[in-house]
Amino acid sequence: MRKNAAMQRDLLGAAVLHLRRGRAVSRSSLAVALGLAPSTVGLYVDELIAEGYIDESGLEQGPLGRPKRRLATLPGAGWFAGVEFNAERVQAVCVDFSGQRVSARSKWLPNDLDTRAVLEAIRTVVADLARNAQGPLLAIGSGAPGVVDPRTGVSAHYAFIPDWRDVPLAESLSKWFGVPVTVENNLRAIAVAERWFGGGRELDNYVVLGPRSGFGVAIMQGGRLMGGAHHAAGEIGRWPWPIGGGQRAGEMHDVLSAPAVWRRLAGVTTRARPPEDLRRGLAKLAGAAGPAWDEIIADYSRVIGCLQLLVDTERFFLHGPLTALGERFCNEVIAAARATAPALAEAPLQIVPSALEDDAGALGAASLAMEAWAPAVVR
Amino acid sequence: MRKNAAMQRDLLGAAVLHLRRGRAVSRSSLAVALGLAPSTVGLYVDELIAEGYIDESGLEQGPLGRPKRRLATLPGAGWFAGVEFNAERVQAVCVDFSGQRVSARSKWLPNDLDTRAVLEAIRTVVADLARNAQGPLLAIGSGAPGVVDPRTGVSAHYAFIPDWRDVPLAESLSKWFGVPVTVENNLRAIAVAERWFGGGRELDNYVVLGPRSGFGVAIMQGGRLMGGAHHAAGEIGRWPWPIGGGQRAGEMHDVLSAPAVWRRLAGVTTRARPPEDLRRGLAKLAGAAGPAWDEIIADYSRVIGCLQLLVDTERFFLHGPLTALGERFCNEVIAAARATAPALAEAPLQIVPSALEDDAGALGAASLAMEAWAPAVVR
DNA sequence: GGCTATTAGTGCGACTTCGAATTAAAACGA
DNA sequence: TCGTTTTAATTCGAAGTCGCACTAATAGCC
Repeated sequence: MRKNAAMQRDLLGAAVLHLRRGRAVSRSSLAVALGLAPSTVGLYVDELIAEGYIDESGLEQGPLGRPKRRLATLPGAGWFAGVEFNAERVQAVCVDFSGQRVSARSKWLPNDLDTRAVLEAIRTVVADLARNAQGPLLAIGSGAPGVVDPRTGVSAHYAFIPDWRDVPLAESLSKWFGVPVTVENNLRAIAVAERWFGGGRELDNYVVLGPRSGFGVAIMQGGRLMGGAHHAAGEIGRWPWPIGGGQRAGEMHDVLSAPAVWRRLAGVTTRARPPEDLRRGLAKLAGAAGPAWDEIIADYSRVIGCLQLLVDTERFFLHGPLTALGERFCNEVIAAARATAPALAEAPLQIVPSALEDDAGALGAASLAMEAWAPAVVR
Repeated sequence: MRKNAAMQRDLLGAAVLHLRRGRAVSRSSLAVALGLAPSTVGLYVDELIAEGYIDESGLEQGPLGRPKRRLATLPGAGWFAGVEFNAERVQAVCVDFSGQRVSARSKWLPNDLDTRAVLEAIRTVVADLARNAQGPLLAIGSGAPGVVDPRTGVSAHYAFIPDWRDVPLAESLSKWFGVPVTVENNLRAIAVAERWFGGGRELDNYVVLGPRSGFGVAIMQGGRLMGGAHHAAGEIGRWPWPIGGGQRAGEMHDVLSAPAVWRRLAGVTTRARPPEDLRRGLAKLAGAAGPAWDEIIADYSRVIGCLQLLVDTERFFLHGPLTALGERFCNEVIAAARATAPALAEAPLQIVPSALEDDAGALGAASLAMEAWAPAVVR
């Protein structure tokens, strides 16, 4: 295996990514983005055009000088699949070569789950997408709950599927579909979706807050996902709670997960079962002010304060059912955090509900596939 | 400025770093470490030898085959200065070209401090080191308290020096000594020292705990320092305390900073002044078991638990006066954290007192200078 | 309309780096 | 002692990238 060929592949892949993200629109801006000489970029672009991945689509006049010859990725050159699953359902999206989400599929899982059934569901959902997709499937990305090793593509453990242990997700998918497969933790996949499809497009530092049945965060730091030494970073739902002072009451997600927040707002006991559609249930309770609301704001503000002081991020994206509580919730948390932690009073602090939908995880998985893909070098 | 020349410079610098760290010992292992062809590395090595930065120092026989021709950095080829300061004193070390700490200087600062006095002290201390150093000064690294922008070399603010505001530390030092200057936050400099001189030599993920008059942490994640969006990451001393549940009592460093721990162990009020030599004061109290000790362990274990669940690191290095409490303290914190947070029970968790001395910050600053330096390309 | 300023893209010689073959230097065993 | 094996380092032609000069394409101005 020649090292040079690998380098060229990477550069071709990076060129496509820049064009797809709009970070570069012409040969000259590509040269800047890639850090290559314009003449060299010319050769690369010729190759990409010859291979049918991109084309020239008119001119773009700047304020002065010769206009740029606009380059664009060809939507029909192929597509990327993004899959994500939990114990309830499999979701998948098809993203075309130009980075547009073109279709989606989802499949509810039966109650008596096992590993085989989940894998089979993933397989059929992706195969389903393939039926309507344009061009060849180029790569697959997959989000998975729990601890995932992106290097090996193995999903270590997931409590809600009994025999889910060290599942070689990448290997299986790769064998079935004959394309490279990227695997990442669900929430970290969502963080990547923010970069490609959400509000993180211009940010290098942000944090995704994922309060669902548990409570995890995904940290994007300097443009890289923070995975930790054992791919287990961000599991703050397991924080002992409360943290200082008194006796231990439990874990943080007992108090701040989405079902817990619903219970506190609804004023019901810990045993009460939250509604099927948690998002709608929370939306109904969103307006109601009261001590429960205030306490939740206070608790959230403390967690946000801790996170911000530790990781110093630019923006928090709130995901999951709690987005139903709206911007009011986010703004009150900001205000409370500022009031509680003097250190945060002056510094900028942003918390916003994510603009992404329910399929953020699948979108992120597809984004990971896009990022990993690179054309074969021919010559 | 030719881009190629910059790339070659970087590669020459990287080659020297690998040799200095012992990551490579010969042309062939350098080729692996740098990801270059052996033939190319040969050319680079020839250049470094011709410039007098490295030389061949005998052979090194492997189990089989032709022996490696051992390469070594020449100690006399130049030296790096590392400076660090706080409101009390300036510390500086001289590190020779082979990465050995060869001498140190420190200077106590007067009580009526101002920015000019601190800068002057830094200047004289470095000039002092230069007197006994071998070869030319190649680069300076500086640690500074508070928020520091490594890109611009500006130190934003330090509460204990009245007029310390946006001090262009790198610019001043660079003008005085005519060499490139790297600036970083004190505690993050210590984290770099762990990589070069401490227990972090083989680790890519670790966290430095710095409980002193405040309480900060420095996070090394994937071999990179985590600075945050505004170079303010790690300020956990400002965490509201306690975090969940009851009313707010203050900030975390009111309870867990080094002086606070001494007061709690000594059983004195918050007003009591800790001894001048806090390390010795703590050492005296280290053996005494009691409720205060247990509570401190419990509080520390909660903080460690939170940090570990969030950042998932390989090892915590304890720095500062609390190292006087010894391994017993660290081990009890580990045990308590495991007991408090079920999620940590199985996973590996290491907390060790740093093996580095009082001058860790200066050593780290010198390490940053080493990492930033690269030889001029001649040809 | 032609001239200038400005930016985009290409052609081509020079320089780097690569890769494969070759030489070098050791241990080992017949 | 002399092949054989193994690993290290160098040689040298091939390939790739760069830098610079040049051409191309536009706007604005006289």
